[in-house]
Parts: sequence; C-alpha cells; structure tokens
Amino acid sequence: MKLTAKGEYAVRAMARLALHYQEGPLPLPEIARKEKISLQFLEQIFLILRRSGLITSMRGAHGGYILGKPPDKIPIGDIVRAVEGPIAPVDCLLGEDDDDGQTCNQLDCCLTRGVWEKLRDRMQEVLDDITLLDIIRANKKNKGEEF
Amino acid sequence: MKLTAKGEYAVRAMARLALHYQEGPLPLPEIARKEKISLQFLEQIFLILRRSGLITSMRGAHGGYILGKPPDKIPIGDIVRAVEGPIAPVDCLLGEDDDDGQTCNQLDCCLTRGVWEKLRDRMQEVLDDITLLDIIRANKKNKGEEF
DNA sequence: AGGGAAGTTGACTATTTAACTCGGGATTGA
DNA sequence: TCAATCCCGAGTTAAATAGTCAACTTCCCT
Repeated sequence: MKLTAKGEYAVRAMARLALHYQEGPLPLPEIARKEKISLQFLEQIFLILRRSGLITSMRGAHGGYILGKPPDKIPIGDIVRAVEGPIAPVDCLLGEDDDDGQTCNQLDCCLTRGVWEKLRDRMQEVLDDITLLDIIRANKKNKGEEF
Repeated sequence: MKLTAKGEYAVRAMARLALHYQEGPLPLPEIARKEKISLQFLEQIFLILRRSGLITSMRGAHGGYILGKPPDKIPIGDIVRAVEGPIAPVDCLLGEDDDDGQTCNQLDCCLTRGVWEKLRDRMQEVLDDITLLDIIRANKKNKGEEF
C-alpha cells in the first residue's frame, strides 16, 4: 500500500514547480538539489510528466520546466496516475469497463472485490480533490517563503 | 499503491474462514484449493495471522483454523496491518507519535506530507469500517450458498 | 555563427522486495 | 501407528524498483 519513489518524487517535484509558477522555467538540476533526488532519475520522471502534458519544457540556456496548467488545475491524482498507472489496490480491478456490478473472472476475487472497489474510490477521491494549489497554500501559510 | 499478494490472500482466506464460522475448524489445504493459493505460502501467512490473534489453530487430524473472534469484530484493516505492517502511503509517515502537526525530519517531505496524511486516514477509515461480516453478508446476498 | 547550458533518450545495472519453495518437525484423532 | 494437520526457519527465484551511463539534440546568448 505504498507509493513508489517515482510517484512520491513526481509529486514533490511538481510541488516545487507550483511554488515557482509565474517566475519562469525552473531547471531540473535545481529541483534535484532541493529535493535531494538523483538528477538522472528525475529526468526519467519528467519525461513521463511532459508526455502526459502536465509540464512544459523550455530547452536551451535558461530553460527548464513549467507547469502545463495553473496549479489549481492539477490534482495530485493526475500526477500519480501519470507516473504509476491507474490507482487500484488489487489487479482484479483493472482492465474492465468502469461500470460497477461487473462480474470478475475469478470467483475467488469476487468475494472481496467490494472492499477493494470502495478503497479505490476513496483513494481517488482524496487524490483528485487535492491540487497543487492546495499544497503550496498550506505550505506558505506554515512556513513562509524560505524555500 | 497496491496491496501485496500476502495482503490480498490473507483477506480472501479470512473471508473463507468467516463463511465457515461456527462449522468447526477449516483445514488450510481446503482454503488453498478453493482460493488457488500455494499451500506453503498460505502457511506462512497463517502463521502471522495466528500470532497476531486473528485466528486460532487446532492441530492434528481434523484440525484446521477458525477465526479468533466473530466476523463482525474483525475489520479488514486489522488483517492488512497484521500481514503488511502499518498502512501508510509513504515512509515519511512512519515511526513517530501519532499526534498530528509533528515536524518531519526531511524538509522536502513536509511540502507534501499533508496529502499523504489525508490519504492514509481515508484508507484506514475504509478498511477499519468493513468487517468480515460485511463481506459474507454481501456475498450470500448476491450468490447464495454455493461456495 | 558557435559554445555551452540545458533538455532528451534508450539501454544498462544494481539493489531490493515479493513471492514462493523446501524440508523437516511436532500434534492429534481414528 | 498412520495419516492428516499445523509449525517454522531458511533458501531460492523472479520481478520490480531505483538509479546510472553515455551519447545526442536543441536552442539561447554573445
């Protein structure tokens, strides 16, 4: 029941971009330094994020990354799904039409399926409800601007 | 964000025990067969479950396992925590007193900590709210008794 | 126009964890 | 006693994770 490092790093890095929003592109090495994440690993992650449209890159000198949309339009769920794939506590919930009441191919699975559906839905609810704006607001309130 | 096989198997097996509650001990080989889980792997899992008091074992011929408490007293959360350890989406949430507002040792972590706390709390809420009784009730309603 | 800062990319490797196996031992009921 | 059953530590294998490497491309700035 854990996020992978990829997912966690992605959210932390995106929060950095959000803090820096409207101050021009933020270069990756700076994010890597501040978040203590390997630059080359971050590169991998940012590639995925860019391809899914969550961020935009500016190449060349003074380049870097900026959010693809304003912080209040980016829920954490989108970030997690982009780098980790669909949010689902068990594989049994994958690969079907979204409508409920669907019969699972494994009889065994069906016994407990309802639990996992409910869990998945609550998880999505939380993650889709919190946006990057919420994160930076909560942070600036507590900490000031020293980041 | 997935349960491990251990966690999933534990819940499925416990649901079997719940279905069989008050009909004497249920031997492991039968559960393994019905749920298509390796017997030797299940043995490992049941060792943990027994040590945490969720089940009771009867040795010898005609032995097996029974629930340690009635099905309505066993929330799914207890099963998952027993075999997988504490429910927490990121490691940052582990190893502290339970009170909120605690400062995290990593500055970086704190930026996004609130999100994970909320996620963890909702997950626990769901899992601690559903008991084995809920599972077997939902199942008998839909499927009858053919299991 | 050219040097260098910065991003882009796929392949590669090491480490960790999950998942499962093995092999024997201890109990108990028929 | 025999067979069914639980008990348990150690070992093995396979997959995913986390991270590295090295070369390439793009594009700003002077």
